[in-house]
Amino acid sequence: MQKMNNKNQIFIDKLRSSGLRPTKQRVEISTFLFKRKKTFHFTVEELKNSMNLKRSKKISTATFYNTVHALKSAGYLKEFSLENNTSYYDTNISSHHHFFDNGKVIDIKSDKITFKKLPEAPKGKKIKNVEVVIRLENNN
Amino acid sequence: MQKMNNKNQIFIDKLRSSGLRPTKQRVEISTFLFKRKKTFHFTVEELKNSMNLKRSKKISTATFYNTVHALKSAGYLKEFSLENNTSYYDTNISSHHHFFDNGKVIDIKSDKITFKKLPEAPKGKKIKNVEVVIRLENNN
DNA sequence: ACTTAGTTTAGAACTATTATAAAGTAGATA
DNA sequence: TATCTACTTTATAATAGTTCTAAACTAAGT
Ligand SMILES: [Mn+2]
Ligand SMILES: [Mn+2]
Ligand SMILES: [Zn+2]
Ligand SMILES: [Zn+2]
Repeated sequence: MQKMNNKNQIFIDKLRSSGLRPTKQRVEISTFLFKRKKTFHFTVEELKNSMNLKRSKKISTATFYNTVHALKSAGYLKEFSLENNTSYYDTNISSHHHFFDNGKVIDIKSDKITFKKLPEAPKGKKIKNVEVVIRLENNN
Repeated sequence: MQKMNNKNQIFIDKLRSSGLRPTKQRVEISTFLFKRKKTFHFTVEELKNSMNLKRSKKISTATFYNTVHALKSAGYLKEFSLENNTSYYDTNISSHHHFFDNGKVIDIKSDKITFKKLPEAPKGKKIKNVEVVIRLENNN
């Protein structure tokens, strides 16, 4: 394979540090996910459809799942669930909260929510993170 | 079908007000779910397995799903998701929060968490509820 | 008791995801 | 650069949770 010009090096590095060889398909996925101004939320199916739309030779479903799982395990993606039995992924890996508005997911920056009171972790356990979901509905 | 003695009337009432006739199967499900000292969390598969274990004539999968969905739509159950693409249901329908501890779900009473600061809803929207998930991990 | 709209059920269908295994490739080595 | 091999991609099958279908059954009104 052709050596990539080094402007995509940071996307390649995410793959390598996720334990993945930077193949053509994976570099495209990593670049698609992380070369953007704003973070976003996606399902694997959405990712596959939007990337494959513009390609003649499609990337396979298994490659999308494998790559997303490895990036998630390495901490470059966060996973969450709505109430529809589908995994969603978030390219914003900082600790933050969400509005859920009929299937639409909107970030809430961490400093927009603060706590007056929080419970202790049960003994033998400690708190990994605290995440808030604010469900929305339409006015009237 | 034999008329139920009226000590199960409140479980029958939940069915009726969910738009369901109180059939033998549904009354057993409703009674199993709501005749207890403590609320609990379950998946439909778990509910089916634990109820059918002690029965000679099994209740069908479709009846479990139908009944749970109707009870949920009527507000007698709340639904939530972990990160495993399965729907969980909660017989505690009051507003409350959860610890998630490796697939185990523990209630946190509403008054154990209070907020110093919360964001406004986006315009045209209002807040339906605010729910906190505290993810746990083992000490050390 | 009769009637019928609603219900139960087995099984098929569907959707998201994971597993399989054959063919292809990255990257190390000669 | 040619060779080698462990890793990767892919088509496809398998699985799991859930929903749909339609025939047999039943609650409950008359
Ligand atoms: Mn997954
Ligand atoms: Mn459901
Ligand atoms: Zn987010
Ligand atoms: Zn709960």
